[in-house]
Amino acid sequence: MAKVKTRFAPSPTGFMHLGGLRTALYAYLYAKHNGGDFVLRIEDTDKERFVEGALEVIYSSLNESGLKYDEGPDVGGNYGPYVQSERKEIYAKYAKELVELGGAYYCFCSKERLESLTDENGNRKYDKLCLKLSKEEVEQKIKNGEPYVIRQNIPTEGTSSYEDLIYGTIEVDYNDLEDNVLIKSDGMPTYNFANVIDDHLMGITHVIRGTEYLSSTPKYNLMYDAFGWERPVYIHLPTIMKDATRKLSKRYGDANFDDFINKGYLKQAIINYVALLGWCPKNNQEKMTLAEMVDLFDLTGISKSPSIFDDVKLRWLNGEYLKEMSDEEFLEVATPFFEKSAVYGKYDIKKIAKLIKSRVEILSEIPEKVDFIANCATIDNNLYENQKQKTSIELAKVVIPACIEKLKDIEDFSNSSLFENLAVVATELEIKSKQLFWILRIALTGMLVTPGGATEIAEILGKEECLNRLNNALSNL
RNA sequence: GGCCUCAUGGUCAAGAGGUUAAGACGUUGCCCUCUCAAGGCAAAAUCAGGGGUUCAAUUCCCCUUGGGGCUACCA
Repeated sequence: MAKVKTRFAPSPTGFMHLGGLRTALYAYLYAKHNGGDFVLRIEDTDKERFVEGALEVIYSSLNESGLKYDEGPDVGGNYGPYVQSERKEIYAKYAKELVELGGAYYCFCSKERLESLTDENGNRKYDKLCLKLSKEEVEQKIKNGEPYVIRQNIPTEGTSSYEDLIYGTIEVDYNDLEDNVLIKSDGMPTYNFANVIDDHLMGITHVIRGTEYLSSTPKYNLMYDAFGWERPVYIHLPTIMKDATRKLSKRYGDANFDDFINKGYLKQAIINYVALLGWCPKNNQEKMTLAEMVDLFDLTGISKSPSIFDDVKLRWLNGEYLKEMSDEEFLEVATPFFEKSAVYGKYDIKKIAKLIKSRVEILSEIPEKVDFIANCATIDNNLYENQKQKTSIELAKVVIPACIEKLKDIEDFSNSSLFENLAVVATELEIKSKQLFWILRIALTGMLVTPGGATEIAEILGKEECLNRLNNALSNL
């Protein structure tokens, strides 16, 4: 059996959409699982849609995700060029050949005539008028410089069928298909033509793409057959939805790889989550590295129905990746977000990072979670009043001075030292340590809930700041 | 409208004629605990509807309903 070869063929739209990323991932996984090659091809035949810098976005997203391609515009290969706009002559040659084979024909119809073909329901189907033109007439018109397109010549009757590895047998009547444009009047091919030529020329054995092509694949098969080429194996993938009725949109930037990275999602979490949307490994494992995915990937685990993108679960997964990181690793990925926070440059980020590692799911939550450390607002004394903790303002009036006295004498301001020493104070006051810590924490932060306990925060604040805050809290009582 | 296609809890999903219908996220409760997280335990919650086939249907077939896609000189 020939070596498996798959491809990812995005258009340079300027974004790496997560739906596209998943298609790329599956194509990569399938190739690698089977010891094959994965190629990147840029489909930029629509120059109106071209976006500056879009190529770099594709390259960097793929590289960051770890989807290394064996052939592509920036890495080379034996079947280039890998950018469709650079393959114009190739398409022209094969289009001409297809015309000779009877699989396509020149069409000179004007836009106006095409529009006049629209029926009362707003539907339109080309009537093959130009197919009647003789070879001489066609040559004359071309010589006269009349603009033309090349259309695919689809049989008017009969049924075509093919096997999709996910969806099974797909049957479509030729009558339901149209004589689509293969070569546009500007000489560029449409997707309908370019994908067939390129997939064949580049030796793609398995075509993996979205279900939007499920019902147009018979048209492509017609061309493979006309050229006498072997048809590739088809694997169509269900759509990723934003909700029950809308698919994850390319617009509004709500589903782009870069946006998620900027929001503080980890690339491995994104890849992992996206892999799970529409695929379930045999062993039901949810958290996987790319290498594990390659190992576990199999087509039978791919579902046929569209799945809804659930960012709540993505957040959870991201949190899992965060929690399993070492303190050093976490600090590294978290630092850019600490730089945006009020504690940056004032307090020991290393200690704070340790405290919040298990309390953030995405990195962008960091500033809002830690800013309180630097900004101690005036304390609402009612916070001392807590029935469940059995604390009150009256109690605060005795606890805070006692803490101040004790803290003055403590040299080792580490969490454990503080905890032990202050527990003794609680005993002396004949209250539960729980009560003391509640009051202390409020006095130190002015917040009802904080990530971290009183002594952990005290350690970060340091002796001087602690005493300042406690004195302020006391005079505020 | 025509054609293609899909349908298990709120979400992702396992299942592939006989199961107490997994698991995960989320939700709720309890435990742990210097608050909150994390962690541990537990609970609630699903086979869209209707016909068949069969001793037996979530599972096979048909219809309905609902969703998605295609129907461009976009991919």
